[in-house]
Amino acid sequence: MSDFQENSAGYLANHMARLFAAGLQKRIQPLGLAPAQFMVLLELWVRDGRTQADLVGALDVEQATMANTLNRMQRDGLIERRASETDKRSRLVFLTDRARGLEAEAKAAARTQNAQALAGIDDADRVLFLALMRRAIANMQRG
Amino acid sequence: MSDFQENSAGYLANHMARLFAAGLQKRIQPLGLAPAQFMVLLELWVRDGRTQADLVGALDVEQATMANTLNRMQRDGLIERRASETDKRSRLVFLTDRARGLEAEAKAAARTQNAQALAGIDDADRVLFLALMRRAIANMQRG
DNA sequence: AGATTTAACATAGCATGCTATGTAAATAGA
DNA sequence: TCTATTTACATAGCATGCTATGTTAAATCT
Repeated sequence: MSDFQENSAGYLANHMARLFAAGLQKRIQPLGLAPAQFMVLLELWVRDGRTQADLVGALDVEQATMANTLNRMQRDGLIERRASETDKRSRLVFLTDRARGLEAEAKAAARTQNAQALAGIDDADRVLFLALMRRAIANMQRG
Repeated sequence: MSDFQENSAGYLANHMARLFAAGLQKRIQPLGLAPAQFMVLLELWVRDGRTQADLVGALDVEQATMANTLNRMQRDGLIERRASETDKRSRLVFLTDRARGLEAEAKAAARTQNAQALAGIDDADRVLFLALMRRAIANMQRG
């Protein structure tokens, strides 16, 4: 381990995110879900019938990334797309029954993964940890 | 933003890591470097003439990932591979002069990116932030 | 020594992210 | 109204990560 690796926030963030993704992937794979699909479902479980552009804004990924993820979700029977009546450029995204039925189990899997990652960290430090991540995100989103 | 997004360590970690990667990418692109290449260089700047397996262990990525990254680095003139005399299966990885010359500038770019991400966070919280990330990494590496 | 297992690396195929670019529809401006 | 711009989405191409699998050389085990 070089000094940079031990002490660089960016390096640690990358490593941590890869481990989160790998852990979540193992937990939700039995449900037929992939991590990026789960992130989109988190939004659609709140409210569906939304445009791609709306989902792009909610998840802060590029439009092309979202388009590809939605294509895979459609292929896997998680969503349907129906033409918008008010704007012929848009196709609204709706959950399938299958996707609706996965909400509780998938969220439980994600909570378990978070619990594993945060094991041995007390509540005050957990709150601070999340706040620090939100602060770093805000800092980098600005410029 | 769903509750899960605001309050899930995994979600925030993913978002933060993407922003780090994007920011670093912009800063080191003028040097002809990509983020994953920079991570490998951090190891090689410490010591080169190493095996692929050694680098895999140092960076905690899969062997196939490292093989592909090294291929791109070779293509881009950052490394050379020479057959090992002691083990005919291995090809030792050496830095090119070009890669050696990039160390100071690339590390400065990474430090600038880290500084942007951590702006407004005091020293004590920075230390804690890194410690918490290392703890989460250790928790997830175990299983 | 000869057979078996392990280790090092390559390759194929896929997911998720990005930038760049194209197309069609909606909107704004003259 | 007619043109110019903007918006919504699709697509191509690439980087970085993964799993699965193949090949060859080294090491191990009777």
